[in-house]
Amino acid sequence: MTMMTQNNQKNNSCATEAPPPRSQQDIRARNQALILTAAEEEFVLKSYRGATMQGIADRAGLPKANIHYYFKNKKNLYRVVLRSIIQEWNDGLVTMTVDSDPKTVIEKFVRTKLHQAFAHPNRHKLFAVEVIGGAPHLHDFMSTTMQEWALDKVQVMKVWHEQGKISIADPLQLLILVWATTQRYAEFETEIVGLMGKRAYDKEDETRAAEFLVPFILHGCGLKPEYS
Amino acid sequence: MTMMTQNNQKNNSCATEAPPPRSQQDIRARNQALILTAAEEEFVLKSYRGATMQGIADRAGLPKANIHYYFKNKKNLYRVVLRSIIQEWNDGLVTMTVDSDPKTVIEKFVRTKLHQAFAHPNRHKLFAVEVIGGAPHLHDFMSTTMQEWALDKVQVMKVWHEQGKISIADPLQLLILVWATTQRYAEFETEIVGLMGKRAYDKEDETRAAEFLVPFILHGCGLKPEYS
DNA sequence: CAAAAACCTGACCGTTTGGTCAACTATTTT
DNA sequence: AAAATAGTTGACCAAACGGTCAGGTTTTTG
Repeated sequence: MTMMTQNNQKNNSCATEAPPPRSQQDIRARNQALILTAAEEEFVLKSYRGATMQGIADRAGLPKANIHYYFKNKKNLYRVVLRSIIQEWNDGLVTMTVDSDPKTVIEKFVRTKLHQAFAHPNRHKLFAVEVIGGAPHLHDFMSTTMQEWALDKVQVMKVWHEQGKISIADPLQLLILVWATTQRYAEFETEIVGLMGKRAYDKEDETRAAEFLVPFILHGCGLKPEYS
Repeated sequence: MTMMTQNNQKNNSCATEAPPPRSQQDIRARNQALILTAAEEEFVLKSYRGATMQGIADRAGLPKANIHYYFKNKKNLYRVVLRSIIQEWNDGLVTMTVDSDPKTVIEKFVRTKLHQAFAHPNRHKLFAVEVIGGAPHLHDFMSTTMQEWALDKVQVMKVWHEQGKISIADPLQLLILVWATTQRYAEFETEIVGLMGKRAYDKEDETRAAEFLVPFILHGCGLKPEYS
């Protein structure tokens, strides 16, 4: 593959090795990714103050001073990790207007959130720990972006209820329930996996959860799910 | 043990002040309670390693060395706090046999868990943080007491399903849902209160949650709740 | 009213931690 | 190829932390 990354052609005939980096930009991207993944794990497992820069460095396979070279300090590194979580949260947004079909929208919302939970459990765990601890680093996000989105959706669902489309009179409670039931599979992975008698989720567990949750929630909203 | 606290009657005529302690046993009980409450807050807010003995001491209004006098060290103090959580968990047990009435039992289970969540949010938060972090201090409890209880209840509900009493084929998922939806109000207190536009729950919030959750869950189980 | 037991606490200590820095190597630019 | 820029890292430091302890006061006991 020629035309790949614009790599400088050194007279050195030796071919580029597989995983190690080539240009400086590659190095930067690779190391930042390594560090962010390592930080995510460490922060989840030990929480903010329990996580150590040395621990993150060890997970990333880099010397500690290198972490400080890419991310100024611990607090900043934590902020960057949180940003990636908010990014994923925004990706899960569902367009929901008074003209949407409630069944379609709610089902898609549940499935999307559930898929994210199984795809990135660590991020959900970190978000949960942050909120439980009072959300000191997420206060802005929670009281602006998230609140606006939630209250807007609550309004839409209230109209649905007035139109007799759903049987939920207090949609905020529904929103809380959907978040709770979907994210639970990520946050309480340890407990649930243990109750299932496994060491980790297998591929069908997301499907099983969806097959249970989607009809249960639609039913609770007064929307008859289809029985195949 | 003599009946009641054997308080010495000093000739000092001055009456005992209201909050301050009288006998040594009172002192011990009061200080231990102060410390445990303070520790609960600190551990929730900062997680295990983030919590400091000095911080706990400040919250309790006692010098740091005094904390070590009553509870040997940090790990031991944490263990004692966790024990109170397990105690409360056991109090929430519901008798559930194949002969029980599903609607009555499930409704009572939901209401009990919900009440505990609103009554002791900090304990639920601490439990959640512990599980999210891999439950390093709760492994025994989770893989014995809790698992036995859960699997027993799952078996009962499976029979209910075979008898056509409930429409839930996979009761473990239902158990997860009930835990998730009830405990959520404690764990995500910060977020939910914010979305409601308040600073703290008021007394009707538990009722509102119950009025939403109980019919929703009963409905999802195929059990028609009564409409008054 | 002593002696004993329980309670209290400021001062101290060894360890761990986040963060810095100077010296070094590798890459990119001119 | 030399200058400039970017990446690397061991060694080091001040601050914070969990934990100890001696010496004190207060309460209980005999």
